[in-house]
Amino acid sequence: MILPKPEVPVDRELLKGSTPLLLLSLLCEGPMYGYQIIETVRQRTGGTYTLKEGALYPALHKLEATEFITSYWETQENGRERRYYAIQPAGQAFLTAKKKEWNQFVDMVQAFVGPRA
Amino acid sequence: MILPKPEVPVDRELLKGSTPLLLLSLLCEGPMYGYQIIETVRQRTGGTYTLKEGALYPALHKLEATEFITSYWETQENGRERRYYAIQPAGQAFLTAKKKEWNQFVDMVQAFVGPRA
DNA sequence: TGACTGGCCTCATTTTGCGAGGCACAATGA
DNA sequence: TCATTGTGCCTCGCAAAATGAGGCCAGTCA
Repeated sequence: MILPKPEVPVDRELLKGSTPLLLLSLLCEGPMYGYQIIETVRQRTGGTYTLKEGALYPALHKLEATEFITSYWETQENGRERRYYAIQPAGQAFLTAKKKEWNQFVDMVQAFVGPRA
Repeated sequence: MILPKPEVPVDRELLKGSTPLLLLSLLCEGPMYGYQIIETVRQRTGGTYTLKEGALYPALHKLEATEFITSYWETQENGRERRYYAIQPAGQAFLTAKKKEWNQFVDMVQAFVGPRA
């Protein structure tokens, strides 16, 4: 599902904290490498959200440090290497909790902002 | 509308950026003073979200500096003073934009996380 | 040769919330 | 009387996260 490009750019401050949720959700669909993640996010959001490398890699490494994901290098046919990240069982569980949290967060804000137009 | 207390506490990082949206939405219902805002949020979220003073007052002052809200002191019957904050026309406009942004943000995350259970 | 894309990463800065604290006064109650 | 609690304003140092900029290297294509 590809979103249309929104008229208003999304405030970066809103994005905070949603990155692990995004990453784990994505990796749920299968292992991916960094560059691929960025491209996927960019395309699916209609170009709105360009996940920055400076946000992505630290987030991935942190998820790996907590063993929610693992990584492995894979050599392509042309000899170049890519580092793939794959979700782990612990990551699955964490994702479930995060999703719940996300829904609660949305409910909360909605309670003040009012339901969507 | 009062929300039930969620099992999972909401990650503070998620809250980032949503504060101005919350404040402007609240002030849309009428002028309020700081302490009152905190109490209102606490009650309406079923006690989950206790807006901290260290987040509230700086946020209010910033909104005032940008003239999205104004403030005025009002003396109570017992002689004590309260500082009320009221939304301004510019704040109304900003709120409208923020709401749109919020919806887009939710759509975006939902596009990865999937629709709510 | 040089430019562009793919691909990994780090680092300083900025923004924001949090926790803790300070200050002041009223009402309550032992 | 005095201590506690509640009301009500605020600031400050810290921590977490995203950004923008940059570095590094290897293919590809003109």
